[in-house]
Formats: sequence, structure tokens, C-alpha cells
Amino acid sequence: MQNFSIGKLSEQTGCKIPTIRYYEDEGLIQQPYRTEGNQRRYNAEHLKRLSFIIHSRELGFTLDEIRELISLSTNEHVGHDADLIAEKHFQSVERKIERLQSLSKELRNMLDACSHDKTDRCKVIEALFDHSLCLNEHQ
Amino acid sequence: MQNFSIGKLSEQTGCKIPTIRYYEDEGLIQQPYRTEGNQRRYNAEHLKRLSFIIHSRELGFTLDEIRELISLSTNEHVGHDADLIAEKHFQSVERKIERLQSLSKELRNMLDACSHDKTDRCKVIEALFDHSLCLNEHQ
DNA sequence: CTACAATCTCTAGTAACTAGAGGTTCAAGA
DNA sequence: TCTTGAACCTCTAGTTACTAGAGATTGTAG
Repeated sequence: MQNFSIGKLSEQTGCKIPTIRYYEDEGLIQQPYRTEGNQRRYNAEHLKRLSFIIHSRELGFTLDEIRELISLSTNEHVGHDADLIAEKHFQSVERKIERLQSLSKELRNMLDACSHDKTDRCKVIEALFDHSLCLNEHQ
Repeated sequence: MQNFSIGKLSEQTGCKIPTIRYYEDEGLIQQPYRTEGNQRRYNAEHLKRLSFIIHSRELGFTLDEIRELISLSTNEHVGHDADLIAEKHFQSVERKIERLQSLSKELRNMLDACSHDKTDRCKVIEALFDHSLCLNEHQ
């Protein structure tokens, strides 16, 4: 599980090869060891980092946000600074969970309704509608 | 709450004006009514739809996935077809929730640790590491 | 020591926006 | 009613986050 090629890393993670190199260019992944012939060789740390980036992207974080989350883990930020960053992301993660649970419920409803009768309409759009938007109605 | 301009819609949702027009070009938002002078006028339905798109994007769905979710709501797909789509998205939503809960827990841990002592390291990267990746270790 | 699959860099293309130029419309106030 | 400036229009070009391909080099099984 040490010194594997970019092809193997790509295979393990499902991340395309040019994307891995792109993340390296962007400084999101540590520079890997290079062979005499200039080819990249990775280790378990790289795999873990890349896996984190892929999942974070799937969860809707931008590369800048991911950079910030990584910095929390590598102790680049300390104390109050880190606290503020962690707090900000904690809030946004909690909001995402709420919305996904609402969406999940509607999809579940729909699947249940479909297996029995088809009268129920799927309300996924309503599930993610932010009702606070209506508060400004009188403006 | 009827017939408002693109500026108002942008203000209500936080979505930039060119992005609203882009979503219209992509067929994600219904074509709005136009004034004599060719300006767009929206209603509550547009607001709801745009709000859904924005939140879905924040949750990491692609525009194609969002198109599919919208089609579930507008009954473009029916029966078994819709069922398959809903099932697929339900699975992916559940997976996202799990990962976000794991990330949330680590951020919470970090915040708790930071308020008391600073010895604990933040493990956000480990939180989103897919341990199933390690199963192929012997390859 | 081949031979060919995998890797390298570099350039260009795609998706999903975003900003700006140059021109038109809307609506509040004289 | 008429003005005038903010808001809107379309169109083009730039940004972010990838992704594909060309042409050359390297790694490794046989």
C-alpha cells in the first residue's frame, strides 16, 4: 500500500487521472514522490486526502472550502482562527443535512406511493423550497 | 407576489441575475412572461423552482440531476421509470447524509476540544475517508 | 532487450457560472 | 407628460473545476 502509480490511485478512488494532477497543481494534494523517470508515486496519505476531496466535492463544497477544511486537519490554523472556520462549516453542514433529510423524505414518500397507488404527486421541489423567502412578500 | 422583475427574483433568492438567465436558457426554469418591452416578469412558481435549483446545487447535484428531480415533480416520468430515478437519487441522498453526519461530528468534536484544551487534533479528513478503499490493499 | 501499456507535459474543450459592453425599457418625480 | 437614471436586454468573453487528446518518454512483462 505504498508507492503506487497515478493509474492505481485513479482506479482505487474513481477519480480521473487528469483530475488528480489538477488537484496537485491546485495544492490540494501533497506533491508525490517521483521516480527517476519523473513518474508520480503515491502512498496511503495521498489516497486518504484524495478520497476526502472527492467526497467533499460530492457534498457540494468548493475547492476553496475544501482547502480550508484540510487546513483544519493539518493544524495550519490554530485556536480562535480554526474555531471560526470550523464553526462556519459546522453550520453549513447542519443545514445541508436538514435539506437532504427533507429531500430524502419526499423521495421515500414517492417510492412508497408508487408501489401502492399512483395518486400521490412527488413533492421534491417543495422539499427544498426555502419558506423564509416568503417572509418578504409585503415588500 | 406576482409579476416581479429579475432583479427582485435575484434579491429574494441570492442567485445572480446572469445565472437566472442561464438556468432559463438551460430549460431548468419555466420561460417567464415578458412585458411589451421584452423584460422578464416572474411569479411564485418561478421563485419556488429557482429556490429548489439553488439548494440542489449547494447539495452537490449536477444540473442534469436537477433536471431529473424536477421531472419527477412535473410528472414527466411515470410509474416504473420515475421509480428508478427516485430510487437512484434516494440512495445517493442517503449516502450524502451519512457523510455529512460524519463530518459534522468531527467539526463538533473539534469545536468542543478547542473550547477546553487544544490537544485534540481535528480529524475531518478521516471523517470522509472511505474505508472500503482499503479492501483492495492486497492487489 | 524489446514492445507496448502507462505515464509525462501541454493545449484545448466542457460545464456551470459570472462580469462587462453597448443599447433599450421602466417608473418616479418635475 | 416628459425626463432621466436605475434596471433590464442580448451577446461576448472570462473563471472555476474539471476532462480529453496529442506527441513524447518511461516502466515492466515476456
